[in-house]
Amino acid sequence: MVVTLKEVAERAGVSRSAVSRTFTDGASVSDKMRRKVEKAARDLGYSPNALASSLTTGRTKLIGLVSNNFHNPIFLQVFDQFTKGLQERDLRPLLVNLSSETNPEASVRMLRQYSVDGVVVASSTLPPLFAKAFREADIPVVHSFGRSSSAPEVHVVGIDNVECGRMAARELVRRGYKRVGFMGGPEAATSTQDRFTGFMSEMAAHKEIQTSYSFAQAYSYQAGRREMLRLLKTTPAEAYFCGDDVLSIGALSAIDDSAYSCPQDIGIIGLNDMEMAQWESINLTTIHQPIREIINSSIELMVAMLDTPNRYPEARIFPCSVIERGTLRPAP
Amino acid sequence: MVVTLKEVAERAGVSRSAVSRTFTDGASVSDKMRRKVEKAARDLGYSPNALASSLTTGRTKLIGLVSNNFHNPIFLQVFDQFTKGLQERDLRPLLVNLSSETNPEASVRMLRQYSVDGVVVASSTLPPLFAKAFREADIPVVHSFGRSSSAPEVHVVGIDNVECGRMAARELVRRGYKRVGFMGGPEAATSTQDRFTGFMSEMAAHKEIQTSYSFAQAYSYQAGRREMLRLLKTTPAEAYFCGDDVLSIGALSAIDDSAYSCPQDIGIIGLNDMEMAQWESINLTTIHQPIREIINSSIELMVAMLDTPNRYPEARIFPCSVIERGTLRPAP
DNA sequence: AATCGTTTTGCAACCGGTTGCAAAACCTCC
DNA sequence: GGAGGTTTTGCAACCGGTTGCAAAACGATT
Repeated sequence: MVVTLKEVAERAGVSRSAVSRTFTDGASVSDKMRRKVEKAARDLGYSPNALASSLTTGRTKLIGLVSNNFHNPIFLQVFDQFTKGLQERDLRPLLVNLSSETNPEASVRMLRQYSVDGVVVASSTLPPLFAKAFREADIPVVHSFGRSSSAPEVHVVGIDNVECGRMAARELVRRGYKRVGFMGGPEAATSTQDRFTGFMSEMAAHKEIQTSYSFAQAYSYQAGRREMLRLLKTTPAEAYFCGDDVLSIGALSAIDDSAYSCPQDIGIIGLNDMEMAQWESINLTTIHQPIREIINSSIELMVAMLDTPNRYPEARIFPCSVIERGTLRPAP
Repeated sequence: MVVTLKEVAERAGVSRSAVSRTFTDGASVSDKMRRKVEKAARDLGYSPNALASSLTTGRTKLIGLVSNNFHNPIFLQVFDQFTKGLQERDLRPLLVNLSSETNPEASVRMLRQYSVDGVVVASSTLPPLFAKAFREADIPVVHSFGRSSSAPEVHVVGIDNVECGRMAARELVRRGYKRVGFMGGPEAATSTQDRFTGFMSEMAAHKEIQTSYSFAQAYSYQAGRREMLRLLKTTPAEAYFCGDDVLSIGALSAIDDSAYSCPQDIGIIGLNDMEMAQWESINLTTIHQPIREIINSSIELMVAMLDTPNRYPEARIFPCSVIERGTLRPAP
């Protein structure tokens, strides 16, 4: 059925090593030999078994791509770019869906069984614990969109969520809002916590501004809508920093359905700058997260780690910026 | 570094076969032996190498998940469900991004090199040719969201796009529209072609209704918006069947920006019933595609094929239905 | 033609498992 | 305690490759 090295060797009348060598670059083979082998391989339709070779080389070129964000539209772009980028570098993404997992144990075991060369954890909500579990199993790991830290235990590529919280707060202050609110994603997510910390720390410097906060159940449209509907039952703030864009869009829909309107009565600023944020009907003012750069950098880091597994862990933090659209009133 | 069978065997003072058997279910091992081995394995932190074993068993439990739809939000749900479903059955998805590929050659070779047990092609736009290429390489394949056919050459799970086209046409007729339009996705996509065929064939029975058609460049918001803006420059139809929901949403945004309004002046019916279609601010009338069922069925079929590789190809077609929301005017 | 250095080749062991087969161990029954 | 049947175990070969090493082939030089 499937053609093996041995058969090619027999047909070409050479040793198995010779065949192996023609398919390993950097190996010593004469031109004559190479031609003979390639001919036989072509005739038989041979292509080497990557897994068998991984046994001796210790390299599978498989990269575990681990995530639990299968509901946030930005992750489609994330998967698109990761898969493309890995493929371009001759690496294969083994996708792991962690949506329902609460401990890393099983995934670590599974990815070890498949001898992945490395793991990319792509999630802004998973605790650092997950990435660490891979490191402890001696699997090179980079945590994309992970919690930044000045003393990271694993490689982290992402943004400074605390700073983003501050940035949002500064933007609301600058626009002259007097009552502002933080409407976070799920409280357990590290990104929520950090954005919250940043937002509140900046607001602490503005005692004259009344600041409130609450958390939605998830980073989702419905959760954002529900939470905003709840807030609208009493006197809402004049502007909210929402945990992310999809949450913001949910909140906007709630405002649309109410007696209030955006940005006249209530302002919204989101975070991510996902594609939909620029849809004309949404037109969301938001903080841009440089997703493309984060992913490229993650891949580069991964590739580097394959050569130098014990690289000293580093945090690569990319700056964010406010994208002004139509959901905040102009500065006075 | 990584613990092997041999080390466990030595520590337990038994043969390598014994260790292998304790980790293979259905193999003959005494309780005493099993306990001894499991203890040693636990002490050493052993877990078997799935790839090494695949060499002899011929099973990798890897499933190629091939797609080129990394821009349509419904595919996030598709990936979510496929990965979950495969994982639950102890299969591992190897993700392949075909966005920029035009021929199946390279992917087939790659997936063969990794000895995948099967391939799921998840795409409504790839030509049947792609799925066939895998079959010809003797890899079990199911084409999810593929073009249905009464004489399929590979397993296909999806909807009857021709019938969907008819269904949309009937719906517009029923509502009493006198000038209707088909605004398709990219003309090369099989789903576009079939929906077009169905739509036009139904309209052919209604000569009194004026029917026009055009195609957008992609299944995307921007493409839909651009195409609708173009249509609005001359006299638009009273209602359009748009290639899919994301296209519809783009079209809606164009209408919003124009002097017309939806559903008063122009009606829209989409296809897919993606999550956003029910967002309050969108509220799109659309044809529901039973994605969940299609994926579950695809996975079941895949699993069945792993046991019976030469199953006779079948097409599993799921019925669709119109979901009435707010973008078509009521029937007179 | 012999010598020497370099390149190419094949042998054989190995990577981490599985499995058919025969021997060993265990049970049951008389 | 021994015969006969069943279960468990280990041996050794194998899966499809890679690779260190030494022998073979080659090429240049004298």
